[in-house]
Amino acid sequence: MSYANILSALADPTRRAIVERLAQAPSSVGDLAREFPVSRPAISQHLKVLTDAGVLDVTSQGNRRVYRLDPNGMTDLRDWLDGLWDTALQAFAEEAKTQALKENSNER
Amino acid sequence: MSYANILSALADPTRRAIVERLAQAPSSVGDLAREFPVSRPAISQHLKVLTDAGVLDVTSQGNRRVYRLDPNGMTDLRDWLDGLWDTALQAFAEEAKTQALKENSNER
DNA sequence: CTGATTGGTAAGTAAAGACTTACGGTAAGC
DNA sequence: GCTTACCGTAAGTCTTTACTTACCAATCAG
Repeated sequence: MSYANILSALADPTRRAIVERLAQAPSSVGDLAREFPVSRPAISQHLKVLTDAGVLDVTSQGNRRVYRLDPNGMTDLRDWLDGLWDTALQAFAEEAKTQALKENSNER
Repeated sequence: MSYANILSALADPTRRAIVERLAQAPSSVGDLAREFPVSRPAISQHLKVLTDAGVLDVTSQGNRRVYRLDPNGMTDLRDWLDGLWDTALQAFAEEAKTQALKENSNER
């Protein structure tokens, strides 16, 4: 369920840049906004999307809100990718098996 | 570079459903269109996006075009995720080290 | 207490994108 | 050949969304 939100969150280039930036070090909203060519409210909205998706988390430090990468944030996405991979492999093996059976019955 | 296209391709629910469907078995365009509540051209457009992103590949079988999951299609995305993870871990370790140094200098 | 940072939210706008119908082009079946 | 099935693309519509400015609440500094 959650991998969908993660994917749509990471689909936006600005949000990806924010994530890559926060992977290097946590940062406050204003500091982020100064590093990007968009306004601070835009950054705020992006941070909300990313936080709702579970990619980031926040801690309030007095006046400032420090955003950082959530270590477990991407696991749902990774699991989904692994699942896709598994079913594809399984389907391929199944296909190969039935194919082999057909070949066998066609024996001359 | 390519992980961006993969992410924006996988951001759409219909395209995700197509990918999940094709993970189970390859399929032609018409067969896919009959399984989904959107028109065949819509499916065609989605397939183009997914193919351009490298997630799918096509083989022409006579009249029909059979789409299937590209086994290497997701590796770029996976690599990007791993890279994010690595830099986050590295940054965290760096942070912990400088933090430890500071603690040390504050010794009473 | 007063003024200045910090940042979240509301409202409006403009661009992106997910759909539709209509059309054209190629391979299959008779 | 002529018709039918299959599918990609063009053009247009409608929704989504990424951005802006304006506003407000909360914390910090003097």
